Amino acid sequence: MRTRKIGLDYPSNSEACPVETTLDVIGGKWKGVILFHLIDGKKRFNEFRKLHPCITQRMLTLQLRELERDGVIHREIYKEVPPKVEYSLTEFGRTLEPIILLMKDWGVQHKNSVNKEVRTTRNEELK
Amino acid sequence: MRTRKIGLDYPSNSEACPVETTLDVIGGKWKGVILFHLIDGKKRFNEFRKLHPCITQRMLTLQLRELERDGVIHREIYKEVPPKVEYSLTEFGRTLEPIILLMKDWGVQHKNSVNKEVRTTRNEELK
DNA sequence: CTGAATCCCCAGAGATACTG
DNA sequence: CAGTATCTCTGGGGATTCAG
Repeated sequence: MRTRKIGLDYPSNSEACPVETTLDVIGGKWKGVILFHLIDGKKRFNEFRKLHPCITQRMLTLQLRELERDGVIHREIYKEVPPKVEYSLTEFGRTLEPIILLMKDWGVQHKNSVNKEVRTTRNEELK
Repeated sequence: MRTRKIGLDYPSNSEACPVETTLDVIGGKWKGVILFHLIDGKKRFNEFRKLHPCITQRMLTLQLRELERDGVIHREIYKEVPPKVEYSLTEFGRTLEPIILLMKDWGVQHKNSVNKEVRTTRNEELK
């Protein structure tokens, strides 16, 4: 999503769309989920894995790195054996909390309205 | 994003994460942008293209179809020549407005804090 | 004008194995 | 424990052409 911007010079790209700016930060495949879990407090690497077994190690690492790079989360490394790393929201990251929480609320309320299955029906109803 | 769910039976997948449900609906590459523009009122196909020249015809069509399939937007076809199609938010779609507007606000406020360029610095600062 | 249909490529993502 | 390092491969997405 970010690479799309490289080399392009459309004048009113993200200028016309602040929404895009936001989605650049939280729109990654698992970023919303990660941020959501961080609202409760700091989490360790394997805690995320337990919370979402379907996220692969690789993807979890990548998404965490991008969030860190964007200044949204902080990565605290404890020089212990065995190693221990804790992720937490930064001040900047906290500004995203309202959005994440609103997304959570919407998800809870409309979970049943959203059809999760593959849509087989393609009703093109003309009128 | 949606296909990921097919065939998987992780117990606490989107159950643990309502955020994921929401992102399934608005997390598509251009969906946030599209929804944002629809808040002002109905839009025609080419209006979107003018608003965001960087979206290809193909992607615009695909994203619109998915949003329609999710019941978020309505596609009104006028049987005229030349053809005319108008997209608008459904009742259901309007429930997403607060989220989109919040994302817009955040984008406006933090546009400058978000580094749009490619990050070349990879400072892994241990402590 | 509003798409649908193809072709095609490569980056995103999975699987697996290895490491400090 | 918390990651890298490769390898692989799919499907997301661009470019182009056709259609009602």
